Amino acid sequence: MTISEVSKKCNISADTLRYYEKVGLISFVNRTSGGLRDYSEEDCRQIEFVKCMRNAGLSIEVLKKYFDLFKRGKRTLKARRDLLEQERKSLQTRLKEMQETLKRLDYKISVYDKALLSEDKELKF
Amino acid sequence: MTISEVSKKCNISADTLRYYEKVGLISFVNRTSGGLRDYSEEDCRQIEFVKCMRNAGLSIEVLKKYFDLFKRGKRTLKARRDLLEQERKSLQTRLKEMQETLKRLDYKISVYDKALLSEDKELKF
DNA sequence: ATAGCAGTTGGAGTGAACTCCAAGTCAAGT
DNA sequence: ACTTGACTTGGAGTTCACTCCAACTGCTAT
Repeated sequence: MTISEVSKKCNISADTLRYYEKVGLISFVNRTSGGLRDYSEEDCRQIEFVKCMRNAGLSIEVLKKYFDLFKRGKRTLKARRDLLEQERKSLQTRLKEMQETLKRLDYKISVYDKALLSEDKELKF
Repeated sequence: MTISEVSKKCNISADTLRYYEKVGLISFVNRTSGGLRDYSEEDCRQIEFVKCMRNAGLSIEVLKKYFDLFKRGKRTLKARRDLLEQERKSLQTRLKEMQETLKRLDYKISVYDKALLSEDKELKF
């Protein structure tokens, strides 16, 4: 697959795909005889994974660390597991906070709806 | 309350508090005769709100817009409500995605745990 | 063989959200 | 009167994560 195909398929810009490769967030991609990137299905799965994790707020730093461990083979299994566990925890914490904020927004909107029904009321920020 | 008191209480750096005021994310804070900021309880509530929303991913841009509307009085009630509603929606979308990612991490960790029990196994990234 | 287009590189530029700094002010304690 | 320490300002610097650019290469179709 060419870079533009992957870009469309994964909805990530070609620049970002090159950037991810450059900083070691995905492994080096095979090239055609002409020097163009030729992504495999496996590459795509990895890219999808990275996209998903980035989207959830995992830093490039952390994901790079994960793949660096990966490159060092199976003796890093435990370290990788622990890294994932740690990220899982902090994701869960973020999620809880965001759920609280969602509730707060819901409440605030309901207060606005009441104010909008009874004309002439102002609210505190 | 002095800036350092609020900073401690809200766990936001004094620099950030000044920055939020400068960009219009919180209203201008009263000053003592000597020109020092003197935060009111109301100021604190607003700061807490901003912190909470920022933490959930709302941009400074959006929060500024909200407070700008606020300053224009009750004729902007509806606009403010709609802005909150929109942010609520996008927060909910983010939350769902992150929940999916959490599940994915859980699964991945469980796969690692299996691999760690049966020695000698390697995994795909 | 030449135009056109997708791809390549290294490196510079961008935007968001802080964070830090220097130089100065002010009130309180010795 | 002087030191100390918290505070002030405007503006520069930083970090993160891209995003863009210029100059170049190499297929493909005319």
